[in-house]
Amino acid sequence: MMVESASESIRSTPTSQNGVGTIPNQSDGGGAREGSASGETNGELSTAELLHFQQQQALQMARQLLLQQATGLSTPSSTENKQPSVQVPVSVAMMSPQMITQQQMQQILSPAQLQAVMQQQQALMLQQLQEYYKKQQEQLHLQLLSQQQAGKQQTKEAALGNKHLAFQQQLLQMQQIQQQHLLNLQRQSLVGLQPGQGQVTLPGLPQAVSPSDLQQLLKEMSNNQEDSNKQDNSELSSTISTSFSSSKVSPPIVHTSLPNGQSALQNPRRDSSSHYELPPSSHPLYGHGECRWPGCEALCEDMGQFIKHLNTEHALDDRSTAQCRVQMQVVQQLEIQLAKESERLQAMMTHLHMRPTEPKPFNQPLNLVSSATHTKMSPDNYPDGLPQPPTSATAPITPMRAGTSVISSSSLPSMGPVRRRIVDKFNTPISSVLQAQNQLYSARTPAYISTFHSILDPELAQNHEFYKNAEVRPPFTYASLIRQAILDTPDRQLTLNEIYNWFTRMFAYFRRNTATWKNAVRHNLSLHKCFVRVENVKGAVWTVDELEYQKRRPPKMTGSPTLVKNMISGLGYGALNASYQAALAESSFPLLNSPPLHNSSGSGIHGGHDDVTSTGEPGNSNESSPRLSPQYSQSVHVKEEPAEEDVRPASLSVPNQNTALPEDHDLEPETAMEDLSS
DNA sequence: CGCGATCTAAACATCT
DNA sequence: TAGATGTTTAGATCGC
Repeated sequence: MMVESASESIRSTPTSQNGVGTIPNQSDGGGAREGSASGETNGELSTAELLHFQQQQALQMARQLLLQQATGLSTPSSTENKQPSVQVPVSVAMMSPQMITQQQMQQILSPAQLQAVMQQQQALMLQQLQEYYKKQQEQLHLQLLSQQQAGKQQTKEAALGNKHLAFQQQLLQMQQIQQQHLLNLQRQSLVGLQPGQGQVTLPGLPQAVSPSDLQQLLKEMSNNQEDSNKQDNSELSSTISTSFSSSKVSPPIVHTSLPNGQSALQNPRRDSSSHYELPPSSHPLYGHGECRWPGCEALCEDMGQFIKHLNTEHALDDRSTAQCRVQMQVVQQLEIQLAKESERLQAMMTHLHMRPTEPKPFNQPLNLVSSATHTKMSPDNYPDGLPQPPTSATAPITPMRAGTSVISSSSLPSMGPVRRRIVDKFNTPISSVLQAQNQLYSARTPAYISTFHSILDPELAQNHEFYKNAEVRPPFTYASLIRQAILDTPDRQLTLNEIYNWFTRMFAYFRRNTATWKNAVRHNLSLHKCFVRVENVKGAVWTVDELEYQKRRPPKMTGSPTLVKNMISGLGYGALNASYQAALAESSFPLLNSPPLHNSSGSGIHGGHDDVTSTGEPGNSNESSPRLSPQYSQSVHVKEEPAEEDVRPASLSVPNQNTALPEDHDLEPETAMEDLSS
C-alpha cells in the first residue's frame, strides 16, 4: 500500500487516492477563485488589479464555459442536412452535459424534432451572445459613468482616469471581439440556420456591434469624462494596444463593420433594469428554470425572479466583465478552431474520396461545439482540476437511450460490440458522437495533449480532453481504458491505485461513483487474461498482455471492411461523418497506438474494430518492452490465468509479443483505409 | 434463443 | 480492525 502510494506520487497525480470521488481540484480551485473574484467587486481596485482579477476570472471561466460554449454554439445545425437520421444526433450530441434536460428531451424527439431543437438552440445561443455583448457594453458604460461620478466627488482625476481608461479599453476590446464573433456567427448561422430561424438570430446581430454605436459610446464616455477624449477613438485604440495588451487574450481584431450593421444597438445606455429587450417570456440567459449565466445555473421559478437574480448576481462587476470577455474569447477560439478543422476535414474527405461536393457539413453542426471544448482546453490544460460546471456535477450525461440513438445503430457497424454496448447503455449515441467530434475538431493541437502522446494518436488524445472535462461517460470498455492507462506509462505498468488515478484524471465521469467503477476496474483486471498482475519491488503492478488483449475479440471489423465501405457509401456524407466519428471514437483508445499514424483518418476508420484493431500498441516506440520494464521482469508473478499459458505461451514469458505485433497493426489500419478510400 | 462481451453488484479472501 | 486490493460469482443488457 505504501508502496503504491509512492508510485503514484511518481506519476505526480494531483488527485490523491481519495480524490477520486471528490473532484477535489475542481471544486477547490473554483471556489478559491470565486472568492477572490467576489472580493474584487468593490470597484476599489486599481486598473492593474482589475486586470489581474479579470485574468483570473478568465481562466476560471474559460474552464467553466468550455462545455457550455460548446453546447450553445454547437447548435448551428445544418439545415441542409440530408441525413437527418445521422446529422441530428450528431448535432444533438453537441450539447454539453449541462443540457441534460434538453437531452432528456431529445429522447423523446424525432430526428426532425431534434434538429429543430438544435436550430432553436442556435438561435438562442446567438441571442445570448448578443445579450452578453450588449449587456456588457451597457454595464461597462454604466460603470464608467458611475465611476465618473464617484471620481468627481472625490476629485481624484488621476485615479479615475485610469479606471476610465480601463473601462474604455475593455469596452473597445469587447466590441472589437464582438464584432468579429458576431460576424462569424452570423456567417455560420446563415449557413446552418433555416430561413425561419435566421429571423430570430440574424437581425439582432448587427445591433450588438455596430461600429457607429461603438463610437457613440466612446464619445459619450469621453464627454462625460470631460476629458478631451472626443477625438480619440483612435487614441483609445492605440492606448489599448499598448497598455492593455497584457490583459488581452484575444488577438487583435480588425475593425470590420458588419454588412448590415448600421445602427442597431438599440440603446446602449439603457438603464440596467432594462437590459433585456427580449420578450418577458424568453431570455437567452434563462432556460429550463435556471439562470444560464456561465457557471451560475441558479434556479429561478419565473422570469421575474430570474431578472431579479440577474440584476443582483450578475450585475456589472469585474467578474461579470471577465466572464463576458471569456465568453467572447471562447467564441473567437471556436471560430478559429472551426476554420482549421473544417479545412482538415475537407482534406480528409478529399483524401478518402468522399464527395467533395458535400462539404457543407464542414461548416456545420459539429464545428462549433467540438472546437469549443478543445480550443479552450488546450490553452489551459488542467490535468485534473477543471472546474466543472455545476450542472455537470449533478448530472452526468447519460440519459440518451439506445432507442433514441439514431446514430448508434446506423453508424456503428464499425463499432465493436464493446463500445456499442456502452454507447447504448450510456446514451452514448451522443457522447460517442461528441467524442468523435472532438476528435475531428480538436485535432491537431498535440500541444495540449498532455498525457497521451506517447501512445495515442493525437486525435484520440483530444477526445480525452473532452472527457477529462465533461462528465460524459467514455464510450470505451473498462478493459480498453485500463489497457490504455497502463500503456500510457513508460513502464507499461501501473498499480491499481495508479489506474484509478488515471481514470479520474482523464475522465470527469469517473470522478464520481468511485465505488462502482473501481469495483469494475478491479473486476476487469482480475477477469481478463490480458491484464497481468506482476509483483515487483513496489508491490503489485498491472500490465497488459497485448497478445491476449487482441485475442479477446476477433477482429470483426477487420474482416469486414466492406461493411464499412458500404455503410459509408450508403449513408452519404452525413452518415459517413457520424459513423466515421463513431468509428474514431471507438477505436480511439484501443488502437491508436500509432503515433506515426498521425493521419488519424486511417486509424480512425479502421479503428472501427474497436479494441481489436488495437492490435497493437505497436506503434509505440516505447513499445519495445511493455511489460518488460525493469521491475517487471523482477517478479513475474503472473495472474493465474488458467488458459493463459496454453493459449499464449509466449505472452507471459515473452516479453513482448508486442514487438511482433506492430507490423500486423500497421497493416490493418492501412488496409482498412484502402477499403474506405476506394 | 443461445452465446459472448460487458457492466454492475456483491461476497469473500488476502494483504498492509 | 479498517481499508485497499484481488478474486469470484451472479444477474442483467446488448448485439450477433
